[in-house]
Amino acid sequence: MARRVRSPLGPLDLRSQAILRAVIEEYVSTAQPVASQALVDRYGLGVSSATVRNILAELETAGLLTHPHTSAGRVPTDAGYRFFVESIADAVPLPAVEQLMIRHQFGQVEFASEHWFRLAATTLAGLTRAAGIATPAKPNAAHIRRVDLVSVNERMASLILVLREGAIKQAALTMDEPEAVDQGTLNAVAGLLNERLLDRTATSAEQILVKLDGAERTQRIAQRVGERIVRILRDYDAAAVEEVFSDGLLNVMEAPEFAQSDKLRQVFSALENRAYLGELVGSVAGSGRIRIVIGAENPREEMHDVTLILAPYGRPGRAIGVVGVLGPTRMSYPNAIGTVSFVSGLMDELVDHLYA
Amino acid sequence: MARRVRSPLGPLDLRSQAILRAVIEEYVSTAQPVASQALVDRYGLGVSSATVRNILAELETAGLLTHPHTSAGRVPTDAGYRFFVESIADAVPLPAVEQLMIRHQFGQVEFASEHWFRLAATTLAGLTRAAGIATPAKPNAAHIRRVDLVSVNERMASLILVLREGAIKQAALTMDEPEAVDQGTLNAVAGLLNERLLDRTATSAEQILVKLDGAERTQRIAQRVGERIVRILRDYDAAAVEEVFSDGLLNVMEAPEFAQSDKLRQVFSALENRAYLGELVGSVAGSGRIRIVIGAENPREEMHDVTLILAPYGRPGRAIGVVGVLGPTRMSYPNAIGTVSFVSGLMDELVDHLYA
DNA sequence: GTTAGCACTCTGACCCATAGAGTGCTAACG
DNA sequence: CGTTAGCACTCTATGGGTCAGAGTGCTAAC
Repeated sequence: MARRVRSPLGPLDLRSQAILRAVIEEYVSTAQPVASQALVDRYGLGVSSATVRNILAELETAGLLTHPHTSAGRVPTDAGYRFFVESIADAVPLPAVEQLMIRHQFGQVEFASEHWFRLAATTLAGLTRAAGIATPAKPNAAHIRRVDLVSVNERMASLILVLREGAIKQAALTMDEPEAVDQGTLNAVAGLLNERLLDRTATSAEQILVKLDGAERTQRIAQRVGERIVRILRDYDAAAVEEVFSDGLLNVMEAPEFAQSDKLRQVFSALENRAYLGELVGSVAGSGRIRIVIGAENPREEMHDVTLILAPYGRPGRAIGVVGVLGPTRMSYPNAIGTVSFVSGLMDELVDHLYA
Repeated sequence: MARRVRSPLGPLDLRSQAILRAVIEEYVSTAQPVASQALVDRYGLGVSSATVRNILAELETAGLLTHPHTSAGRVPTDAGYRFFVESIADAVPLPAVEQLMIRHQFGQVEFASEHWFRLAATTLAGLTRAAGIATPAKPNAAHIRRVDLVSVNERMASLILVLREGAIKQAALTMDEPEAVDQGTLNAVAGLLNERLLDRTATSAEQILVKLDGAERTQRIAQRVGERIVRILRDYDAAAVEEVFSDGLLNVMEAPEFAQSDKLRQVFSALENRAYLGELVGSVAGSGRIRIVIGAENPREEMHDVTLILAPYGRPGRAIGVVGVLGPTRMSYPNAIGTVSFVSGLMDELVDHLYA
């Protein structure tokens, strides 16, 4: 005889919540509508199936469950998952063994942020039965770490720009000089620029450039190369999201709800739509909190059958990226949320190293 | 009354060949088994459907066509496609307009081989209704173009290695020196290495390193950095295929033969199996010729419903990569072959620029 | 060698009946 | 008043049966 206890989460007594949880757990593992009898059998609820049916009916009027048809079991709605997710805000942490395993993997890979985000996506795909998603940590203002100029021929050179954030930019330069520009000259130019521009951002580099001194010709070329550098930095700073990497789409394909490839196609086309993902990821990066978008909560029609769990990582004001998973709405939320949280925390640490 | 003329391609008279071609053309565009009457109606063969049926029966005993069931039209077999492909060795060149369009696109992108191969895959996906595949041009022996060292702290530095082939390699170095190593020292080391190692491959760089001279400390550090560089080059040279990029998988998903996502999944998992693709691509790179693998000609079970058309590009002895498409066996071969040929030719030109 | 004609075969759509799953409701119970 | 047993009801999934249509293979005539 459980007394009705109002939960802080809504007008639902604890037993109803327990049953909702049970329905979700069962449905997640079987992918079949859940019958009242099955709940009694497998979850030791201590009541009869008739009672459970009454409660299921309540949960249905509350909009948390549905019926595919009259004589079928119950299936969670998006709202049902949402309620469930809110109720487990105290996410399950990832088991220590797996934490260690992941840390080890990251230890194996080279110290370059470029590798990390890919590995993050792969790791997430492996640990959840969903696709992993990750973007590189993008600085809000990139810092120059190294400028290098390599002669291609008398009139052309390659500019190589290394950023503190780990990215490397490359550009072709055409020299607008009356005389040939040899590697020696380029070395002088690069030396001057390295000395003056180390750790500068686009804006501060621009200020330095106007008061550049040095041998007349060197200075003139440096000025022009510097302008190009500033332009590259500005483009880089302005780009919303550089790249969205995903791995383990096969996991999603395996889910029975995507057996008819039609729905699957929609998801894929949404994923290939980098603009949309960029936008979403941008909003998450700004928010600073883990974000969960369940099925039809997503404004995009194509995403109505999947859930996105995204978390930002990095340090606001320095560099931020996003990691997360994409899977069927019928996913193990506690596991997925725990995993995403852990990986984003790990990425935080890695980004800190870059700025240590 | 067409006389029976033996074609150079096999024991098949010209009319039979024409009918085979018609069946393939029709099937490619409709994805439905082709009836004898449909051929007469749409291809002006000048004979009755009964005659066509006789020939279809011959083509079937020859193994070039099949029957899904008794009262269905004909469908080409893999052998049928193979015969057809051999008979159009004189591939249809890509229309001039499209050639120009593609050239324009490549002109837009930066002068870096890294961008080219991705663009090639995207272009191929756009022009054929299949997925585009491309690998970067990998040199059989990479050449050093530039060495750069950036101090991280007293004991650590970043090594940045630019290759003539366009790739940039980055590595973390731990300095094993009693005294702190500052940027000035690193500059001296980099200067020495650049002077001596320009345009060297792993093997020739190794020879140079043993007879290195210069200030004692500089020399010692240069020696050690040099060894690391040689190791990086060797790893790079040894890697079979660096990366396989694919685009337009959605095209393949749209084909009706992949409506049940099961077959599709197989293809995807084969594509995610980089090892296999690498192996295949490696064999194509060596052969120097366009290679077409139709359905069950592929040893991999998962690839029995798709065709791969792959062409190497670049210059043997310098750098080679592979471009191609993956689509359903029911694909427009003349178009696909023409497109792949053109793109590989274009990539040849681009690689030549790197070595000009 | 070609063709008209026709028998034959197989598919796919449709309908129907039936078994089974699971609910919703009602009435009895503590 | 909440819980429960019992039962009628509903809907799906399955299998069998029929039928029209598509397209072939064969035969006999040209």
